[in-house]
Order: sequence, then C-alpha cells, then structure tokens
Amino acid sequence: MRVKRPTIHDVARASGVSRGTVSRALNGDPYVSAAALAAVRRAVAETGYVVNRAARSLVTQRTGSVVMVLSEPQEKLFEDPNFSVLLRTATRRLAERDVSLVMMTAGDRGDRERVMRYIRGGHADGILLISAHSGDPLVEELQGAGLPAVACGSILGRENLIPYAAADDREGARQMARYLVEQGRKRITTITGPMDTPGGLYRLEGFCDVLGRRATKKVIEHGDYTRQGGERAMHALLDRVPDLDAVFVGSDLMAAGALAVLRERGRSVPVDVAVGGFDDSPVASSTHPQLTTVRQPLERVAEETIRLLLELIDGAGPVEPVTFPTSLVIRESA
Amino acid sequence: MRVKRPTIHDVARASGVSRGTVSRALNGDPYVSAAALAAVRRAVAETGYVVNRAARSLVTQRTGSVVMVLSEPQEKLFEDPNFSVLLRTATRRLAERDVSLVMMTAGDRGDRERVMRYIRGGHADGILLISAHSGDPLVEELQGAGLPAVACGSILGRENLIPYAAADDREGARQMARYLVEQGRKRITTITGPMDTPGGLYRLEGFCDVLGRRATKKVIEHGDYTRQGGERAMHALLDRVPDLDAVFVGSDLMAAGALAVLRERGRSVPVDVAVGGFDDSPVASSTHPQLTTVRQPLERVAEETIRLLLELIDGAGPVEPVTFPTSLVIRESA
DNA sequence: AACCGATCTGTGAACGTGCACAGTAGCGGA
DNA sequence: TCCGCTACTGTGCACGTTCACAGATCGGTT
Repeated sequence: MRVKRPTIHDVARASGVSRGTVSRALNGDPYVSAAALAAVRRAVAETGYVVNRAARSLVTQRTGSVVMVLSEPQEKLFEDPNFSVLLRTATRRLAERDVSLVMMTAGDRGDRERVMRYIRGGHADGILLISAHSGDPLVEELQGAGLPAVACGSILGRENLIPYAAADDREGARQMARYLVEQGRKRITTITGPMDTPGGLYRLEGFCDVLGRRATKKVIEHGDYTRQGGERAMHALLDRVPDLDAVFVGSDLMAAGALAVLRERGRSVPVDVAVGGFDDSPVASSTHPQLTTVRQPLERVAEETIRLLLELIDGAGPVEPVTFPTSLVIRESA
Repeated sequence: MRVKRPTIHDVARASGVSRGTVSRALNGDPYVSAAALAAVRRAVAETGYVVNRAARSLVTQRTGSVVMVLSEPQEKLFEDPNFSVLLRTATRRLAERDVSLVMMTAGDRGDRERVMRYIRGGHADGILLISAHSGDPLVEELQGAGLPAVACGSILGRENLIPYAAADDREGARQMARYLVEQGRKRITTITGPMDTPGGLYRLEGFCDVLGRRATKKVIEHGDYTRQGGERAMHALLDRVPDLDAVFVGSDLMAAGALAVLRERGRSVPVDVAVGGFDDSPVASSTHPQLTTVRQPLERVAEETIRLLLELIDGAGPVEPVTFPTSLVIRESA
C-alpha cells in the first residue's frame, strides 16, 4: 500500500505552467521567468515533489551515483583511520551534489564479478577505489570499463593508470627520520607497513633516504598495520638490536603496540627509546606517553579524492594525481 | 565518448525472439520454452547485456537498493566491532539479490533532511538503521515515510516501532555477573556504556538482576565505549572503591583501557581484580592478560537484520524482532 | 511597416523496461 | 470437426523525465 508520489505533471498543473518549464526551473535553466520560477517553487513545496531519479537517469544516461569499491579484507580496513575520514567526507560531499554512494566489496572472485557487472551495467557514474593492492586484478578490469575512477591513496605500480590523492608518505618519513637523527639517536630502527602498500613502501624509502647506509636490513622489521603486528615486530627488533634507541613505526596503531612492548621489556620512552608514529590518528594522543607522529592531512586527501572524481565525471579530461605535504607533530614519545 | 550499451531489443534480435520473451527469460517466468531460454542466454553472453535498472525501476516502482543510515557520529561508529561485521554481511547478502547498498549519514539536521528527501523521493526500497539513539528525531520521520525499515540492535524506547535483530544484552550481562559471583568475588563493580544505548542500559540491568542490592550507585560508573572512556571510568572506580575485586566492563575496548589503568595502579589481574568484558571483539584476545568476555553472535545478528529487511521489502507483513543468546568466553582476566 | 534577436513557453518524442493482453500452436476429448 | 486447455510468444502501452524544436511575445532597429 505505497502512496502515489507526485510527478512533474502534478507540479506543472499546480503551478500553472508546462512540464518543460518545471523541468527547466528545477534544473537551473536561465530561460525561466521570475514569476514561473516562484510558482514552480511554491508548487514543489506544496506537493512535496521529489524528482524521480530512475526516469531522469533513463534519459540523461547518468545515474547520480558513485560506487565505492572496498578491495581489502574488511577487518583491516576498519583499523584504518583513513577510511573513516574518507567515508564521512565522501558521503557529505557527494550528498551535496545529490550523488549517492553505493558500497561494494571486492574481496573474492565472485565479489569482483559482481562489481564488474554492476559497473558494466552502467549503474554508476564513477568509481572510488579503496586500498587496492598492487596485484589486484580488479584495477585492470575497472580500467577496461572506461568509467571515471580515482583512488584514495596511490595504487602501487599503477600510479599512472588511476589518478589519486594521497599524502606525501616519503617526505613524511624523511621528516621523522631527520628529527630522530637531530635528537642525537644513534641506533634508529623502523617497523614498516606491508610492502605492497604505498604506506609500507614509501615510508621505508623516506626512512632510508635519511639514514643512508645505517638503514641495514637488521634494523627493519615489517608489520601489518595492526596493533598486534606492532607488538610482534617490536619484540623481534628488541631481540635483534637490544641497544636500539629509536624506532620509527609506520602507523600509530602499530606504534601503540610497540610502546606496550617497550614498557613490558623495561625500556623507558622517550629516555631509553624514542618512538615515532605515522598518521596522527586519534590513538596517538591516548597512548602513554603520547605519540610523536607524522600528521597526514586526511581531510584534505579525502576532499581532493572526491573532487578529482567529480571532475572526471563532469568530463574535465584527464586529471593529475595530487599529493599533500605532511607535518611533524611532536608530543612526548620522541 | 561513452559506449552504447546493448538493450533488451538487441538481445531479442540476437536470439531471434521477442522483447517480451527475453524479459520473461531474464526474470525467471516459467512460461518460456527451453529453446528460447537457451537462445536468450547465449545472446546475453554474446552481447554482454546487463539490464538497465533505471528503466526497470521506472516500471516496477522498485529501486533495487537499500539505504544504510548512519546516525552516530562516525568516529564512534568505527570503534564498534558490530559495524564492521554488519557492513560486510550487508554488502554480501544484498549483493546476492542484486540489491545495492547506499550509505548516508544523518549526523546533523541538514543530513537528516537529505535522508528524508531521498527516502520520500522513493530512491530506496528499504532502510537499515544503524545505532540510532533513543532521542533521535529521525526514527519518527522515517516511520512516517512508510518504507520498510529495520535496525541492527534495538532502538531504546522504540522497540515496537522498528523491528530489529540484536544480541540478548541483559542475559549476557547476567552470565558474566553470575560467573564473577561464582568465582567468589565480593566487591563487584561495573563500567557501563552510554545509558541511551541498549548496550548501556540492558547490560547494566542484567548486572543488577544478579547483584541485587549489592549493585549500589557507588559501584557503577558510566563510560562511552571508547578506550579512553574505559580508562577514565576505571580511575574513578578505583578512587571510590579502592578494594574492589572485580569489574564488569560493558565493552572490550573499554575493558582494554581498564586493564591498562589497573596495571598502572598496581593491581594484578586476575589475582587482585577480575575483569570481564563484552563483545568478544578482536581486541579481547590481544590484551594482557587476555579478556574473559561475553560473546555476541554478531554474524548471526547481522544476517538476521538483513533477512528481516528483505522479508519486509518482499511484503511479508509485520515481522517480529529477534534476539540471539550470548555465551561466556573464559580467558585469563577473570 | 517589416524584420530581428532575445527571452520565454509548450509539446512531442525518446530513454529501456515490465506487464497486461491478445494472440498462436498443439493436443486430447467429445 | 469442433472445442477447450495448456504452453508459449509477440505487441502496445505506461512509467516520469529531459531534450530538441517550434512557437509566442516584445522591444528595438532598419
């Protein structure tokens, strides 16, 4: 027993003008008299009219929706502070333009096929790619669909295929490494993210840029962005380099784990060991001691990601990837 | 320069039957000959045809999409393990039926208006309500729209308005409280969630059911489901009841914070103080000592939420709320 | 007086589907 | 032979919108 919705005809009748004029008034066509515009506005308010997207879609060949493709196993995704910010920004900015956000997962093969069917079916105007891995077959497939696509954070090895907005991971890592050196730390180690993610690779590269020959394999340990991963890696580093006096950790969450292990094993932070994080996520200011870290302008990255996508959809031709500078946030741990 | 997509006409031509037969074949109408069905299948594969949802929508008055309304400030949402599971389950199960999931936030007034416009515009077949508060005006407004709606977790004070699937918070809390009593604990305290959430209220009620007169105001402290909130509350409890020997914490994340504070203030867990959590979220097995907690069958809750919604959409008439039993998971902290 | 451009308005067609309806063919029974 | 029934197929219309086009009105210019 669904109520019948008012159509553009009802609005036309109520406002005493024709369908065409109502449509023009609603879509901001300049050739509408002030009187007609007012009448239409009143009639819309009166009838509670809302445009029928399906009908519009049918003729404009646009859907008014964008699909966010999550290609990471989701447990990890939700540990990622990036994602939370992005989701909020995306829903806001897209909603402002009356574009709706459709979520799809692309974990296994079946998922991917569904995504491709959806895309090929023309059900979306654009694609928002989240944390795709370098080897992800989805990237190529999406490329083939010819739909506007952007990524939030670069996709390792596909930087030229899909435009993106990202923080400058490499320079951010350099900032932290330089700071640790300036503080007189001599045995600086690092815990990285997974090496098939830009955050893993580029932050390590930045670290090596500054440490040079001191960045031996011995002082590098790989983590997986989780708190437990940070704990594991910290244990391994302490076993291998018992006299380390600094550790640059590739994410705040892992750094929180590292802090716990350091305390557990009797190191005092920052006196014995300096700890640097990355992200400036909420967890950074809730640890003891509070984390010195590298701030990523996540809001701006997210904003820019959406802006790029909308620009592509509007047909502005090819767009350039954008990276944003990071900044050092000095608290207590280093 | 978008490519022209094949329509049902193209498929009809390629398979040598009429539009109508193709439509029937695609929608599983039984009155289609085996030969026609095969021909249509082949033609679909050949042409790469995918149904145009807008056109279908226009005639069926169905949109094939469901909107997930996030009414909580999102920072909190992402601390909630519930949400992650729900999102994964929702995308999977809905995708199986070719229903797409649209995300909308409903934080402020503007957001809410947008949501209502979207709903009223008939852009969705159903609503999935996430962590709405008891005072949320959205609930009433949604109700007025007459669209199928379900909530994941009950909405305090509106249990009869909107059907839901949830874990049995009250009985879960009883299980934990009974266990602590059985272990011979004498000064049992509790840290609750916010009292305007079912998890906050019902878990406290369950606690009081078992503790009876011993559940005085003095042993109850309210938290906000965050780790820091748990720390704050634990400090407050220790100040007020220095000789407490057990604390039942309304979420694992808060319990993790409580554990840290207990260690910091020289209490040994579980010898001096037993700690019980709630959720059995991933964090529960990564604390030291590992958390004894109450397991919620989140997967089943999520599955059931989606099932209820689909049932409502299919017009199965009114549906009953469902609650699932919880179970005690005994680890090290109690 | 005739014409022109600018501004505004109304109308028919098209978008791609599902559904109701009107067929057609084949077959068994009266 | 005719009828009715079942199994299947084809066709016109409607869904609600936008867009192109064809007017209409009006002030100003030739």
